[in-house]
Parts: sequence; C-alpha cells; structure tokens
Amino acid sequence: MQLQKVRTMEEFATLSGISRPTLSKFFNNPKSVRQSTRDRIEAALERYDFVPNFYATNQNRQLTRNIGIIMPYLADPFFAEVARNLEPMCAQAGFNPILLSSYGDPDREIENLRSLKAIKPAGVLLAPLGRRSRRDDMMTFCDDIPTVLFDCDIEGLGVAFFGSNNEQSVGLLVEYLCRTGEPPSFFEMRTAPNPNANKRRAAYDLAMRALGRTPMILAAEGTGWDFEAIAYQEGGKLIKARELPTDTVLCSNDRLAIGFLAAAYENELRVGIGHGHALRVAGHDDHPFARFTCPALTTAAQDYGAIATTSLNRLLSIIESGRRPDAREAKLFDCTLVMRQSA
Amino acid sequence: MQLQKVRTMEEFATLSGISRPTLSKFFNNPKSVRQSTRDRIEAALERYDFVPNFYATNQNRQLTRNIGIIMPYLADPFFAEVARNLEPMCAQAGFNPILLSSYGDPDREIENLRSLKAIKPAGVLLAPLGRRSRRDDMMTFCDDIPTVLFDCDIEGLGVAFFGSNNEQSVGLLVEYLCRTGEPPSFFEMRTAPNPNANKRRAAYDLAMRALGRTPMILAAEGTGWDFEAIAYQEGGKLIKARELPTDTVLCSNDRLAIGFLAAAYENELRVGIGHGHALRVAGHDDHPFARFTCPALTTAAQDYGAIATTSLNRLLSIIESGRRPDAREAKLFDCTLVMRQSA
DNA sequence: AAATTAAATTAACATGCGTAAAAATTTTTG
DNA sequence: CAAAAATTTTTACGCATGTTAATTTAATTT
Repeated sequence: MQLQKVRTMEEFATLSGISRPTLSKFFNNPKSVRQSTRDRIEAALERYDFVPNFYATNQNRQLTRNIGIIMPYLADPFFAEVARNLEPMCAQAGFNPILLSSYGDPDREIENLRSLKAIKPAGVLLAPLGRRSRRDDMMTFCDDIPTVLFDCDIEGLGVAFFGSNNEQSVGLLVEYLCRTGEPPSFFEMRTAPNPNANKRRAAYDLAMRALGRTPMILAAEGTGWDFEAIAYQEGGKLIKARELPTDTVLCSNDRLAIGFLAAAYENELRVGIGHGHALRVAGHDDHPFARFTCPALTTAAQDYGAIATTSLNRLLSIIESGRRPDAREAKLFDCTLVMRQSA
Repeated sequence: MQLQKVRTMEEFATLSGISRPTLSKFFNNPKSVRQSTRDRIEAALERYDFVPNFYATNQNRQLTRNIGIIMPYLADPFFAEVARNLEPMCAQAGFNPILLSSYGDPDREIENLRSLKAIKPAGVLLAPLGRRSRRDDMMTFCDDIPTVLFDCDIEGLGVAFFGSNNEQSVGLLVEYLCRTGEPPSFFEMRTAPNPNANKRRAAYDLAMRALGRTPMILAAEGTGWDFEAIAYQEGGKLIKARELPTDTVLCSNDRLAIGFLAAAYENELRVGIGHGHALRVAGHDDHPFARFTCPALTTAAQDYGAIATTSLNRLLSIIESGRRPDAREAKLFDCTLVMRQSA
C-alpha cells in the first residue's frame, strides 16, 4: 500500500479539496481549524504522502516552532537519558526539538549555538559545559534567543536556571555515610569540569564540619570527560599507596564511582556494606548504570524529570508570552538517597 | 566591538558593493568566485555581521548540505560513541549532520524519517532498529532520499549496508573460550531485537559445531531495550536455579553481559579467569563501559571507525555523483578479540 | 593594443508557504 | 427560521535567496 506522493501544499489542497490557507493553519496548529475539517485533512493525509517543506514553512513565520536542546556530552548516558525525556515533551507541546551535543568541547558548544541561531529557534534549553564554557559568546546568544539553562549554572546567563540542590544531596549522603560507618573522604577531579563539582565539594565540606568531622579531599589529576578512566587510574594509585584516609569514599559523581569501583575490584578490595567488606563507595546522580555496578552503587538520584519539565515549561511560557521575565529565575530540586550495596 | 547587523543579502550587497548573485555563489562555495572578489567579500564580512538566512538558502537549493543520522538508541553509549565520531566527519566533508534517535520505538523511527524528509537531506545514514522496523515505510523513504544503512541490516533497504562480521567475531570468541576452558553457553534475548542477534546465535551454533561441541542456548525473556535489566533478572534466575550448563557464558552483547555480571556478583559467583573463579563471562561490541566492569569484560571490538568512515564515504560519493549505484553494496568488517579479566 | 576568455552585474523569474483582507459558506444562537 | 458568529475560500502579496540569460566589465593571452 504505497501512498501517493504529494510535493506541495498547493497540490495537496487540490487533492484534498481544502484551501491552502486552511491547510497552512492546520499544519501550524491542528486545533486552530474546525474538528470536521481537521478530520477531512487527516483522512486525506492517510491517502497522500505529504509533509510541508520545512524551509518554506519556517521562512516567514515570525516564530519558528523549533526548540534547541544543547547537551554537554551525549555519550554520557545520564545526559542521553535526559535528552530522551526532553524530546517527546517538546513534541508534545507542538515544538520540534533539535538536539545537539557539545561533547565536552567549548568550541563545539559555541558552534552549536551558531548553528542554532541560523535556525532561529523559538527558544533553547542549554545544559552548558560549565567551567570551560565561553561565557561572552553565550551571553550574546542569550540576548537574541530565549534560553533556559539547566543541570549546570552559569551565573547571569539565560532567563532561568533549574538544577539539583547539591548541598541537600551531598548533605544527605554524608549524613547517611557518617551514621552508618566511618566518615567519607571525597573523591573528585582536581580541575572540576563544572560548577556542580565545586558545589558538591563545598557541600561535602559543610556537611562534614556540621557533623564535627574533618573533611578529607582526594583530588584526581586529569582533564576531559573520560571520568571513568581518570577515576580508575587515580583511584588505583590511591588504593595501591594505601592513601585512603577512611574505609568510605564519596565520589563527586557516579561516573567517577564506576571507575573507582573498577580500581577497587582490580586491587581486590571488597566494596560493600557488612562483614568482610573493606571499602564503601558512594556516588552521585543515579547514573543509568549505577544499578548494575558490582556492587550496585549507592548514590543520590537527581530529579531530572522535574528539572526537565520545569525547564521546558518555563521556556514555553516565555515563548508564548513573547517577553522576557524581569528577573532571572533559579530553582534547585532536592535529590533522593538511593541505598544499594556499595555503601 | 559590535559588528553592524545586516539582515538580507540584498542589503549586504549594497553595503559591500558586490552583486547579490555573486554573493550567493560565494556563500554556496567561496572558491567559485575570483580571489580578488573573495577578498572583498571577506573584508566586508569583517565589518558587517551577516549570515545568509538558513531557510531561504535551503528552500531552492536542489541539494541541501544536510545529512541525517538516525540512531536506534542514543542512550546506549555504544551508539552515542558512533554518533560522536560521525558528526565531525560530516562537518569535515562540508555537510551539516542532523542527529536523531529512535529510542527503540518503531513509530519514532518512522517519525524521524518524516521529519528528515521535510528537511530534504542530501542523504541519510541509518542504523535501523531491526526486527521491529517498519520496512514498507522505510522503503518509501529510501526511494526518495539516498540512504546508507549501517550497524544493522534490513535486506534490500537503502543503497548500501556496512556492519560487523558477526560470524567472524563470534567464531573468534567461541574458539578462544573453548581453547582456554569449558565451552561457552550462549546468553541472549529470546525475542532478538535485531538481525545481528540472530546472526550471532547462528554464528555461535556454527562455531561450536565446528569444534565438535554441542551448542547451548540460554534464552532470556523480556522485550525492549533495557538489556542490562533483562540480563540481570534472567541471568539471576539461571544462576539461582543452577541452570548454567558450563562455567562459561558468552553474551550476545556487552549490555547483556553487564547485567549478567551484576547478577553473578549478587549471587557471589566470582567471575574471571584463573584460580578461585567460578564463572567466565564474555560479551560482544566493546561497549565504552566494558573496560570498567568488575571484572573487566572480555569482548569482541567492532571496528566502528571503519564502519562509520565507509558508510559516510559511500553516501558522499553517491551524493556527489548524483545517481544511485546499480547494485546494493554490502560489506562486513572483522572484529578484534579484546581479552580482559572476565574470560 | 586587440582579441579572447573569465567573471561579475543586471534583470527577472522561481521556490513553497505565511499571511492578510474580502467574500462566501457553514454553524450556532435566539 | 432568521440573525449572528465562526470558519473557510479566494485572491494576492511577501519572504530571502537560488538560478538563469543577456549584458557588461575585468583579466589574460596573443
């Protein structure tokens, strides 16, 4: 059953017996035409293979129905998972999501903004790289196009920011770990790739002091986004040199924890809780693979459903109202403790 | 230093003193105008902020410079990694990659093709879902737009297919496992999500028989793309029921192996080679995380660099020549054995 | 310097759809 | 059933650039 191909809306109008302006309205917003005509159009669409030309469609529209989504690193399953949730939400709202990944490279991040600009999106959801992001270039972009930041904050950039409350989540982890065993040291990268890492370190510091403990930072050398590899290598060094101050390690994120677990395993340190275990390891983020590490990883789950929903809704309200809010909005969402076998 | 913004090419033509058709040629291909005028245009570009309107530009061009890339599941780091390599290769060739993910859903796969069609890409690189892909709809699409399949073959679809030689890779694994210990059983999903899974089972069968062994298939129930979860659950059942026929398990892919490893760990089966190990587990694909499982996963590495390069080059040659090849091309690339600690 | 060749300019039409205004039609309301 | 309200149709222009053909200008060759 091959559908007959139709090139232009004009042609489709003749074939379906519906005027082109009405079709134009329909494709712009199906609910803007009467139910009966909507049915007729949809019936015709069953018989004819027609998709409005994307370029002609967007050329004159004052407002395109495209929303750009920029992720810092799509090969990281955490971000991929966020994108997977965000895309259908955009489509649901009648917008066309355009997904781009910066893959850890600030140049590519700016390049992504450039190409988005050419597409004149109605708005952009941006999870920036963080520390290495080129703030000035991004500022110029945000002046032109309504942009909501999420996951990682860059001060003063965009109309709003939504992310996780690192102070709360790290506090939760530290409190739990201290209550159930030795106080944790904090394993992180020396040159933190983004503000979240810094906030988590500060939160660790605060929480430890609040409990009357001395903070113990373990800083791993290395740059880039190969977190597992860095943690595996540097964690291995720490273990071999017996430089772990206590039997508990809190990692700045799950990907570091995954690498650290691999190092512990290779050095025959049994990770977990209870008898016969030499080390406890906890992470942060509830990475999609955290359930399947050996042992399963105790971590703090970000409420990325709420973060994604709120970010998109905020952007949509700005797009629909057509004007920027007076003040930049920022909101942090609490995380939940996910207790598994590793700590 | 803010550049003066220029809206239209017409305006830029007046300001720069160069005719619009010449400018049009320049933006389409800078080398198509005389060096001296190119210099003049580039000098003007230093003074004025002008980018040709993306929509108007593409509307009339017979050939856009967009290449669609459709992945079956971007939240799978293996595919994310392939995409990460493919994108800069497209850009390098002067094309604009448009990345879409079907996220395991055949409806979404077709929807992705629909939206690509509206963008009139010069060509498409498609890694299909496989078994559940809607062949007829995809056929219609491939008639319109030059499409190269990779990773997973659907017979007769597209102008070419490039993937891995499962017979070779599974043969390699089976031979290695049999040579170094007990023969492996084969752990897979009963309802294989794609043709590769079927080919791997057949290859396992063949390789075992060639070595005079009896094939032993372990079929896990479950559907969808949550491979780790399925393998964790079904693998756990097998282990608890002591239904593993030998001490060696070859998993149809690394994600299944990751779930299986988690199940083994939880059931206190020590996985690995050498003294004191109860089980050997191997996978297939060399998933980005295979290095960091506990123990590190022995697997077969796909040469996805070669697959990606070849697929893109083939597509580019078809785009440039402007005509389809007479016969559908298919080529399989050999995998390499990656020996780690798990088997 | 004249002849030849290459490139740029001018003028005009094409693309496929958004959009606006006026006229015609359908639906809803009283 | 007539009047009012809501939709649809008709008609026509706009958008920003691609593209073509004829003409003019500039560069190269003889």
